[in-house]
Amino acid sequence: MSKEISKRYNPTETEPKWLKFWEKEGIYKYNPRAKGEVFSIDTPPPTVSGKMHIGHVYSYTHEDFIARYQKMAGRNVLFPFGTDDNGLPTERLVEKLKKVRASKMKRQDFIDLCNETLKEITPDFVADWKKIGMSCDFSRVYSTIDDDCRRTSQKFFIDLYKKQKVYRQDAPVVWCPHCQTAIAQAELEDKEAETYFNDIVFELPTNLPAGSKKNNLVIATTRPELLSSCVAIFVHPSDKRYRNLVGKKAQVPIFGNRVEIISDKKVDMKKGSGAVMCCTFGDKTDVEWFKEYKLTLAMSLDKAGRMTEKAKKYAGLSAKDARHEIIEDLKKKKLLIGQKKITHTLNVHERCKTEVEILNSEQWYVRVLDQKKKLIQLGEEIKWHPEFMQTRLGNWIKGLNWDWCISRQRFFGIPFPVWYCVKCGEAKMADEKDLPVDPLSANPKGKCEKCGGSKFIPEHDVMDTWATSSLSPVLALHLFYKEKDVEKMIPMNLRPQAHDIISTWLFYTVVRSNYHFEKIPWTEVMISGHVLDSAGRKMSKSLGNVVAPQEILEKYGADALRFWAAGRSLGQNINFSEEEIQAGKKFLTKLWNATRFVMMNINPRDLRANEKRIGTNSLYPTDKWILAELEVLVATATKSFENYDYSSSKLAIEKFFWLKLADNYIEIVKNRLYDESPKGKKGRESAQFTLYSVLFTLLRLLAPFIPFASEEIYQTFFKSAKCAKSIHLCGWPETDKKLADKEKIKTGKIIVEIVAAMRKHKAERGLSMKAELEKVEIFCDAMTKKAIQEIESDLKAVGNIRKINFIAKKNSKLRIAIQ
RNA sequence: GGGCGCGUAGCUCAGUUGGUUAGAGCAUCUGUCUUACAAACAGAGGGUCAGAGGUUCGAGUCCUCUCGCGCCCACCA
Repeated sequence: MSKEISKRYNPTETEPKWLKFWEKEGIYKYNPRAKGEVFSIDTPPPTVSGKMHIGHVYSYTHEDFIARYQKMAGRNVLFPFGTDDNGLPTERLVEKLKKVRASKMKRQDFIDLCNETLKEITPDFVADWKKIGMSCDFSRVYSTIDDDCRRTSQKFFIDLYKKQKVYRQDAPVVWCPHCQTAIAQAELEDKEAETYFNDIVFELPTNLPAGSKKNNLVIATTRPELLSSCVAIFVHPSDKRYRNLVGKKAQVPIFGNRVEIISDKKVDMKKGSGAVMCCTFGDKTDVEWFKEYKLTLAMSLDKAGRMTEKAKKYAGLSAKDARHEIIEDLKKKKLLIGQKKITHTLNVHERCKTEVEILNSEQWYVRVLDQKKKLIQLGEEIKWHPEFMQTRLGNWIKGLNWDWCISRQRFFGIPFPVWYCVKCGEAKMADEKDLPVDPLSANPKGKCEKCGGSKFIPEHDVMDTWATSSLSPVLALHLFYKEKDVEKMIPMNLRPQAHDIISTWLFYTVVRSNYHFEKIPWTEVMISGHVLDSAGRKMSKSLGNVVAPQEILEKYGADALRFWAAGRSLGQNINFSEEEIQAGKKFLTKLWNATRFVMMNINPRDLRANEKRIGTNSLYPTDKWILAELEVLVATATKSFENYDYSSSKLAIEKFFWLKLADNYIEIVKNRLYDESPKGKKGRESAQFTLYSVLFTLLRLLAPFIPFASEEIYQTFFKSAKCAKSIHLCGWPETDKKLADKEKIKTGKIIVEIVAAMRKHKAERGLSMKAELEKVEIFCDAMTKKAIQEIESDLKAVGNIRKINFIAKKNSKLRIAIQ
C-alpha cells in the first residue's frame, strides 16, 4: 500500500469524484429488462422552490437507504426522479425571483416566463439531490409541466370525466382572496388570531305576540362586515329565550332588509347571545344552512376580498376596512352594545397565510365524499411503515367535508382539456390524440354531443398541481415503460414521503389509482418525520433557525449528513444537531483509519491465492468469534432493512464496528499481524483472512448509508481483489450459518470482559496500556477455563501478560484478579 | 373537544415476543504519545425508566388513570 494515503478521510475532496464516476458508469441506470425482481419506488417529485432544504435531506436519504439496500440485495430497482413545477408554488417562486406579479401580466407572457425560469433554475436545484448521494436514475427525469406529463394529466382527467368521477358545479368553495383562486380543504392551515366579538342589535317587528318583553334581538359576531350577507338568523329549538320568535323576521341593522328567524340544533345556546346570523358565507355551518334551508345567496365579498355592490355604501372597501367602518356606523346608531376581545382560530391558505373566504363559484371537483369507505379500506390494504401513520390517513378521510376541488383560477398549470357549448353549456372534452392541448389556443373537434351546437368557449382554469402529481406512479413508470405496460407495473412497491403530505399527495394518489386502475398505487409506504431545530422547534425564517444543507455538505460532506439522517427511526422527527453530524464524520475517519491499518498489514493478492488453504475451519477462536458476531450483524441488518427499519440497521453496524471490531478485535489481533516470523505465520494469516472478510462485509453493509466513503475505501483497498466496478454492485452480504457459532459469541464476551478488566487495572494505576502484567488470575468454571485457554495467546499479547493462572471451580462465576 | 405520537443519564436517543447488574453517543472528570486513528485511546462518575394504580414469580416493556410536550383535525356564529 502506498504511503501517501492520508490519515484523515476527506469527504469534500472524495465525494464529487465518485459522483462523476457513478454517472459516467451508469451505476444507477434502470433497465426494465435487467435480471432481478423489480422493486419500484414512487419517488416524491420535489417542488422546485429555490433550494433543497434540510427536511428534504432527511426524508430523501431515508428512501435512498432502502433503494440502495434493495439494489444490493439483488432487486432491479426502479428509482425514478421528477420535479413538481407548476401551480401556485411555482408561480410564487417566479414572481419572487423575477419581481413580477402574475395578475399584472399577459397570461402567455407569464407562462413563458415561468418556463424560462424553470429552465434556468432546475439543473442547480436537482444537483443538490445528486450531491446527497441519491441513487435515482437521473438520466431520464420528469417534470410535472413537461409535454408528457401534461398529456398524461389531461388524458386521465378525461378518463375521470368519462367515468363520471369528476364534475363541475356552481357552489360555495373555499377561496383565497390573495391568490384569487379556489383551493382544496387540504390546503388549509390553522392560525390563531385576536378579534372582537361584537354584540349587534337586530330590531324586531312591532307586531310581536303578547307577553314579549323585548323589541330587539342581540347577535354576537366576529364578522360585522358580513351584515349585508345575512340571510337568516338561527336559534336553538329548545332555547326558551327565543322560542316565540321562530318564524318571525328581524331587521338587519344598517341595511334594513328583513331575515327570517329559524330554529336549528347546530346552534350553540351558550355561545354569544345564543342567536346567530347566517351569512353567505361566513363559515362551513352557513354553507350547510344555505343548502338545507335553500336560503338566498348574498355575497358581500368578491374574489379579491373586496366588498361588492351588495354591501352598498361599503362597496369597494377591503373586508378589514369595511369591518372598521361598519362598527363605527353601528356605534353611531347605538346598535353596537358590546365588544369582547377573543382569540380564535381561523383557516388560512397554507401557501400565503391569507385568511380564506367561502365564495360561490363554478369549479371542477373530483368525487371523494361518496368514496370514503372504499378509500379507507384501500388505505388499510397498503402496508405502512411505521404502522401508526395509517391512522392519519383514516382520520383525514373520515373528516373530509368537501369533494376535491381541482380547478384553479391561475395561469401556470396544466389546462383542462375542455370547452363549453355556448348554446347548452355542456362540457366538451378534447380528443385524446390531440393531447396535450391548450383550449385557449385550440378549437374542439366536432359538435356538442348534447345539443349539436358548434360554438364553444374554452375553459380558462388550470388544474391544481396535485391533480397531476397524484398521477406520479404513471408519470414515473412512463419514463421507462410504454404506455400500455404502465398499468401492469401498478401497484408499485413503495411510496416514500414525509408525513406532512399524507392528506394531499398520498391521499390523492390513492383516489386516482382507485378510479383509473381500481387498485392501490403501491403495496407499501414509508413515512419520514420532520427536521426541527436543535431545541425541537419548527424551522422557520421568522425564527431564524433554518439550517442550509448546502453549508453542512460543504463542511462535513454528504455521508456525514446521511449518517445523521439514519439516526432516528422511521416516522420520528429529528432535532438538527451539528455535533451529531460531526460524530458521523468521525465515524468515517475511524472507518478509513481502521481499513488503512488493516490493509497495511495485508496483501490482498496473497490472501486470495491462499484463501483455500487458510479456509474458515482452521481459524483462531478469536477470529471465529468476530466472524460469528459479523453473522449476527448481517442477519440483523438484513432483517431491519427488509422491514424499512434502516435506523436499527445503522445502529447495529455502528456498534459492531466501533465497540467490537475497532475497540476489541483489532486491538487483540494486531500483535499477530506484527509477528512476521515463520512461527507466527498461521496466526497472522488467520487474522489477515478474518480482517479482510470482515471489513469487506462491513463495507457492503455500510454502503447504503455512506455511499461515498464506502466507494472510496472499496476503490482504494479492495477493488484489485474483487471484480465489481463499484461497491454498489458488489451485492448484499449473504449469511453463512456455518459461521454463526453461539459458543464463540460467548467466548467473545469473556475475551472482552478480561480485556476490560486489564484495561481498568492499568487505567486506575495510570499505567500505559502497554505495561506488562506479571500475573492474572482467573476464577471460573471448567468450561470457561477451556474456552479461555483456547484464546490464551491472544489475551497474553493484548494485555502484555506474563502468566495466566486459572482457579477453576464448579459454578464459579468469572472473576479476574490482576497483580 | 377528537385522533396520533412522545416522556429512559446533564443533552440526543437505543432498549426485540415481559426475564441476570437498564445501554450508546455527546458533555463532564481522570489517565495514556499505545508501530490505524491525540479531531485518538483507556477508565470513571451520572438513571425512583414522567407520576399513580393494576396484571405477573418477575414490568422501562402489558392494562387503567393522571400530568407534561409535539403534530394533525374540529371548534371559528
